[in-house]
Amino acid sequence: MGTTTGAASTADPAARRKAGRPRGELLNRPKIARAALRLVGDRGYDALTMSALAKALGVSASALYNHVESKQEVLQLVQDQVMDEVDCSGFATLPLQDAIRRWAASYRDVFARHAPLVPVIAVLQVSGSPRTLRMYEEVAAGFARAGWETSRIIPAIVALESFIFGSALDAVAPQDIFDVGPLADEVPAFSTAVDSQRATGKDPAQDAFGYGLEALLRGLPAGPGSA
Amino acid sequence: MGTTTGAASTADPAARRKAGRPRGELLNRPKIARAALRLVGDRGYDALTMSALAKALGVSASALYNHVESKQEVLQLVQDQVMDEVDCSGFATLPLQDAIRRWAASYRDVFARHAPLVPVIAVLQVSGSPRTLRMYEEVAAGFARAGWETSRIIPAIVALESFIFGSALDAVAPQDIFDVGPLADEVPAFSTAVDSQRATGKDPAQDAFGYGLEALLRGLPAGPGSA
DNA sequence: ACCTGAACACCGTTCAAGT
DNA sequence: ACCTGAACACCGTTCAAGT
Repeated sequence: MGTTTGAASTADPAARRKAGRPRGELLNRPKIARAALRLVGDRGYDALTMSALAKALGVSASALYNHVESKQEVLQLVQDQVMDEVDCSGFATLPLQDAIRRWAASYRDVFARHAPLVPVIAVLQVSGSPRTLRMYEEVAAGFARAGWETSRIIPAIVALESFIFGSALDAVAPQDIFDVGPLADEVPAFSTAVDSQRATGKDPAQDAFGYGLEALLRGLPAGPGSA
Repeated sequence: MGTTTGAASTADPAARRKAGRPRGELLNRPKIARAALRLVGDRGYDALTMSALAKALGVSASALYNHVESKQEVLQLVQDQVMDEVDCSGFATLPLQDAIRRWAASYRDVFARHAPLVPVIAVLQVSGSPRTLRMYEEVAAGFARAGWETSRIIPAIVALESFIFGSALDAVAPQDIFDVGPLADEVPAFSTAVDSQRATGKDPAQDAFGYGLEALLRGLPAGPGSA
């Protein structure tokens, strides 16, 4: 008990701060970013409100607006940190196809845990997210080293990302999403297909992800020097 | 002026209804669904609030809760109607690959116009959405007729859908999403790739969608009888 | 410059009262 | 059964006042 090492360690609820500029800097964007990430990790995205975030930082909600313009900007700060969790290590060491497999699986898993960020990231300017930009650099450099035609690198990355984001949303869907219910007779081909996939015993989302990723790897034309 | 043919035609703002059960049925789920779709089409998803929807229907917001459990359920009603706009006509007439091309392009375009539904649909039980189920039936039947191994049909559809949903989000992103800004020097491979794609003159989202879709069509192993 | 606290303009949802 | 209207418990955001 007593003091903690967390972001809110300087907040003493017994001695409330008066209005006016404090002596020391209470808030900055990195602090807000870390507290938001921690809040989301501990209590989920529903719990990420401006007032809950302010409380975790030991300030009032309105104080946040001296450092960010909106809640959307807080989500962007969270997104950029989350991107750091994506495993890009393969691009420096593995053949391109294996590097993509490692990266894509990690990318999907990370955003399955952060599904509410998917619509955020899709609209995000890369220039405002340095870690995101660094990830793109590692991936693009891997493609370039493998000999890909330069103009096809971005379309390949965007196509893979679109598949990854969609798969991340799919991964958080309920298990029984394809249970047909009483209308089974009206959709015989679909029901048969669902039953047949189920008989394989594979998790549907995982099955589709692996299958689609291998298809993209086979189908995206590789440059001359690629594995 | 005077009477309209719209959903709210029975609402006369001059003669307010008293509380109590009305003589005629004012509300039902199809009416709510149609009014919500119209509202979204006219004024966008931000304008779809329970009170705006109620106003369009000439009732109070709380009246909606006699017919739907939550706003999430309203979004599901909208989703199921929107699914009807997806063009599945190819599966009855074209070779499978061409049918998939037509379907996928239409599916992406529809959900680019309804991007806020993408997170909704990803979590949706098909059993509650009859039109969605009908679409899946047409698609699955097309795969089956083309001779696909039955257990691979659902993974193929889910993989295509994941790609389509991700691409729909990508399609609504700002044009300059990949503008690198002042950090260009630190990400040379990425900057080069962005410039090179830009030099092709193709819209980046469209380019990636076409490229990825063709890759999936090439890479998803076709059954013996497929085109 | 950067904080507090009150206030604003909303949300989705619940519920007693009414017919 | 199904509506109204008031109320509840929130939101994100703004802004005057304070140091």
